[in-house]
Amino acid sequence: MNFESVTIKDIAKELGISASSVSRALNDSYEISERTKKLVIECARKLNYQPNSMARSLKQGNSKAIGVVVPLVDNRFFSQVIDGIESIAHSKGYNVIFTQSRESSKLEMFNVDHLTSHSIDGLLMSLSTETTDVGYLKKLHAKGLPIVFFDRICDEINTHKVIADNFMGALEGTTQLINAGYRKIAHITGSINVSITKERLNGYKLALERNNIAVNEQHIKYCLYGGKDRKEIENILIELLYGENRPDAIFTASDMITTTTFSLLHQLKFSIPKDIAILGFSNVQEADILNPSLSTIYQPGLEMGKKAAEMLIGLIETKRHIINFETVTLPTQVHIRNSSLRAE
Amino acid sequence: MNFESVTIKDIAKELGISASSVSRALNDSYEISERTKKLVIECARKLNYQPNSMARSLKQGNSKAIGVVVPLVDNRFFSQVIDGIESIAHSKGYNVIFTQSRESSKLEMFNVDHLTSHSIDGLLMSLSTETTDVGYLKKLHAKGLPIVFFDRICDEINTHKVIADNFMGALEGTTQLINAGYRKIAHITGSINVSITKERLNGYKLALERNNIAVNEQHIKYCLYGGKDRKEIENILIELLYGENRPDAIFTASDMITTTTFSLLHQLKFSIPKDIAILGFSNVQEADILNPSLSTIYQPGLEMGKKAAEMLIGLIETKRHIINFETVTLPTQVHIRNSSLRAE
DNA sequence: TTGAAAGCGCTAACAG
DNA sequence: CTGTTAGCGCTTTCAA
Repeated sequence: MNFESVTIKDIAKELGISASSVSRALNDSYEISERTKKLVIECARKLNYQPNSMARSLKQGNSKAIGVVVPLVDNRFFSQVIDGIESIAHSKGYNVIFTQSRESSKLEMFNVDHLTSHSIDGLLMSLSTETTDVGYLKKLHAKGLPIVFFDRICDEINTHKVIADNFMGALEGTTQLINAGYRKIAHITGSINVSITKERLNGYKLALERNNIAVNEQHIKYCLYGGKDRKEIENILIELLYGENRPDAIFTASDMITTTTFSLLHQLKFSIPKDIAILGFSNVQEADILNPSLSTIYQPGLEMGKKAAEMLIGLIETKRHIINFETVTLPTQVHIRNSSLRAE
Repeated sequence: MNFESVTIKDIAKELGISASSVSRALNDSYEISERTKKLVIECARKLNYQPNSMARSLKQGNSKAIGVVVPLVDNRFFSQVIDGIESIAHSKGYNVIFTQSRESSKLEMFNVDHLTSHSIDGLLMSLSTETTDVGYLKKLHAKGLPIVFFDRICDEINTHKVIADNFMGALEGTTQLINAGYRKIAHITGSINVSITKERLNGYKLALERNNIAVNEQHIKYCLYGGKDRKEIENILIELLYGENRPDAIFTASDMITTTTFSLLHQLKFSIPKDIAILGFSNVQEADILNPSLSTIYQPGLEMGKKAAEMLIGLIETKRHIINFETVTLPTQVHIRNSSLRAE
């Protein structure tokens, strides 16, 4: 704020005491008399004093701000995460500085650079689809920047992480499809770069194996753009549905892929679940009122954001060196609705 | 970042020159020789120098950060707005510091306080449902803090504002219901405190008047909690649908109210649009694949965020005093789908 | 073209 | 309990 502002000097002058006394009074130091403290606080209110947090930060070497990098905010899951982050950060007196990588690894790097040079006390990261090299993050982490990863994590950096139980969600979801009588279950998923892709793929495969269904690699389709590109999914669906060995169900691995696939099945005039069943990861709020209602695997976005923020602030405020980093896995919830019921 | 960091002093020492020369070189000042400039830039890269933006801000009196207060982020419309804000801010080198009021006027005030004391250069605001007194904002604005309001604006403060064309959207939407043959059109809306409530109500009323339909105040229902409370809407619906003079259509005034009403109509076993038609303001992505597909009035969230951020940064970077503040109105889009078609 | 020095607003070590 | 002083990292006069 470059507009007129009251400093501790003004208060000092007003009261005819030193600036340090004012500082002490305002910071509720023990080495100040009750009388002066009251006087100062009174005067501060009167002059409408606002502490300049940049000066304080500069002095103290911390900023009481945490940086966040998400792939995108216009997405129910990530906006829930951000909601959670904000609520914890706020309650602990931290600001949230917020950026989007838009699934670009270049933008991601730029954002991290920008954030760290703007003096954040710690970083909350969910990697972009594109990212394969986390060397720069590793360096920052080695230098001492507290980092907590959530959802889209990476193995190379040893720090706290929070994920949903992607493996279990995929296992349970796929198993439900099998229990409903489906045998030829296709899997449409994101880029193989991303941690969650592998976890979900493994759950899917195990469900098939447990039920003595051979994994058909033709039925596993990767979206390079993480489902952002509707055309890409449309091509995949056409390949699956008009090709040989047509699947009778689809297990989709992300919010965007799930709803886009659902919408495309409508567009292509397939009847769900008669012609093809669908069940997928999604936090869409309207699952119950879709046509038909959509079976989903729900990820606890709000809780993830809260947990990640708590862990990060924990790291920031711990003086001693942390050795035992933790990966917290939050349960996913499988909601069976009509889109994955037995046909007929 | 309280971990080891390189300062201009380190560079100065390394090169045997003064800190001011380093500063000049780094800032591409005209009063520096090409030779030293190169040397400094080279050395900065080598030492991996990161400028401390807090020190710079403290000195220069600006922070290159803008504060944002939204009612909530876990909402498609507001997350689109934030997406837009972030994209513009980012491209102009500003950080976005982000807070939620959670529809509480107390939290809103707290957030603004926190933001301004954290030295933001400007503020982007959408008021909470609860807010009636904007005196504190008025004071800040009078003191020189650039503020731009979006969506939920207020009349009392004379500054730039960005809104959707709520009046026109409501007028067109209601008219469509009338054209489809509905005559008894109820209106469920938010708190009357909020600017958009009035604008939408006016559009609704004009549509009725133009078609010689008397406005029935019994058919206009206000949600005090802006639709956050499902029970509140349920009570309203029961009153409307099981009372006298049952409406044949509902025009809903916000995202949350629209989808919740839709979902409750399902739950109450009403057939849409046979028993009751519905059309409302909503940015829900799944409108096409709902059961039945949902007629919506769409607000350009992304554009609103971009425009608001542009205007704010304009205000921040303009030296001269602004007198002519502008209210930008962005068009809404009415999408007619099955939920508001003629019954049978 | 460069360096010395002051100062942004605040905190904290030191001295009284 | 209080004041003096130094300094966080940076920019910017002022002098040279």
